[in-house]
Amino acid sequence: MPRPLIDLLWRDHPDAPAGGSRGPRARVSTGAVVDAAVGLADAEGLEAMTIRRLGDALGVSAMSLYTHVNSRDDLLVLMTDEAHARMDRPPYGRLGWRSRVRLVAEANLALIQAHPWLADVADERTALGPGTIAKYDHELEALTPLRLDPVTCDAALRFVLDFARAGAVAMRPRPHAADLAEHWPEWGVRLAAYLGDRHPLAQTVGAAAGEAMGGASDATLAWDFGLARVLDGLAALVR
Amino acid sequence: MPRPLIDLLWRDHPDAPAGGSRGPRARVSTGAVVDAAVGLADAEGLEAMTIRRLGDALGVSAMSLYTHVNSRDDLLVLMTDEAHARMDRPPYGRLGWRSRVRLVAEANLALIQAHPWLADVADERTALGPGTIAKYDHELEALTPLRLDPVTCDAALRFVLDFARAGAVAMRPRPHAADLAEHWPEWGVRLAAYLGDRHPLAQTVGAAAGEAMGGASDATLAWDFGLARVLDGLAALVR
DNA sequence: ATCAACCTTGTACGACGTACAACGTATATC
DNA sequence: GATATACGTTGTACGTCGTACAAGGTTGAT
Repeated sequence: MPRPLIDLLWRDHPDAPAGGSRGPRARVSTGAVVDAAVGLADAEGLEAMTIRRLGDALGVSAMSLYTHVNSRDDLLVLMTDEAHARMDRPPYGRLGWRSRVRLVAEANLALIQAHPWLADVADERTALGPGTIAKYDHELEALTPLRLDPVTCDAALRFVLDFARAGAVAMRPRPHAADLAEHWPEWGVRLAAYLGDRHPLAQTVGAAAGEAMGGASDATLAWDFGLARVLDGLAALVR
Repeated sequence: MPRPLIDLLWRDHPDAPAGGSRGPRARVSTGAVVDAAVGLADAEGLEAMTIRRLGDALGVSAMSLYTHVNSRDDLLVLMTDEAHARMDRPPYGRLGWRSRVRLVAEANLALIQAHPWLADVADERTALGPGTIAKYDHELEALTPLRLDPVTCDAALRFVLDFARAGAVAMRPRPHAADLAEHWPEWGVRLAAYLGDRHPLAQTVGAAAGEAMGGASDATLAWDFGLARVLDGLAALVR
């Protein structure tokens, strides 16, 4: 009964199992379900992407979706692959590895900013669909000038992608931040009272970083700083 | 009615509001609730840490917990601060910045391995309790030999902590990994058929990385690789 | 015409966080 | 000592979730 996830991922491939021809035709396709799910999660977050709301959006009952998708968890994998498949993959041309790595990092930042729920999906790497593999291939190609062995190359890519993910998470507005800002006039003075003159280093740096946080330029600055460190760190491999 | 979160975080501080003396004494303390929550989340994951199960574990009704904690979300913040407070903070002595940064990274790896749910908590930085601030202060101290301005120092620390978090996430067993391994005999051949000879780079590197993944030494190797890159990246600041 | 395969649907179950009101218990005040 | 007040505890209930299950409708194969 449940179609294997691997076949759902590759549903557009010519060799994918077509399924019998009996019975009424499906009113919605698996692809339409995935697209609607991505749209809903983009607009309102992953927790708003519920089976019932998805059914409403598609004009179909909630349970009907289980014909096209085995479970919500599987749907998350399909969504992930779909998001990866939509990414632009411009050729690298004659760019050096620094520019290439920068492109990869920025593309992943843009990816997670366009689909913030990707940061909440458990494992983006086990979505072995066409989009994810094409992305993987394209990103590995960026690292070829570094001439690394396969395992190291994979580790280097993970290093860059983990940085990009963390940067994207730091940039997205956090739910508690609003609460904190709201209560800050009251909480700030209490915190100062609790702290007294202890942890002067944390107080100094925290105050400076906190001010920068207000301007929201803080995350961008941290991104630039981190990306420079990533590139310098990788540069040590080719020296 | 709801005690401010900031006061709950600093509940052990002498200046913390004590609350009236009327009425029966509480059968459990806020600290006990937090400890039990941490234990439950450590043992069975964050999604197993439900209000009802927590009440059972403490021999108290579910709703009774709302006397000590304003909401489950607040409890997550208290748990985060508690985990931070429990961390060891050995003095750095005469260690150079490389050894210090290594210590910070490894301490955070151990932290998240001891409390995997920390990786799922939204914002670990806005838990402005005694544990979190002490941790922040101690980690900033590791970076003092680099002689960075406050904002850069904060960015550097975030860079290290984000790396450590990603490394810990890579090491923890992922839920889907078991399913994937289970179906791999069937899925592997289908995937090979779908791929054909396309994406040779991804296939080569993926196969090598996949084999390493089976041995579980993969994540450790990626950790060593990444930590070396982090240190080399930071070294470029002091040249 | 019959059958089998397939899609769709409504209902239902057990979980979740938590609002609400009732009840019991301890101290403060007189 | 009597009373008022504040506080802890509890059971019930609401709306949400994912999804198991069974019934019914629709289509092509035989």
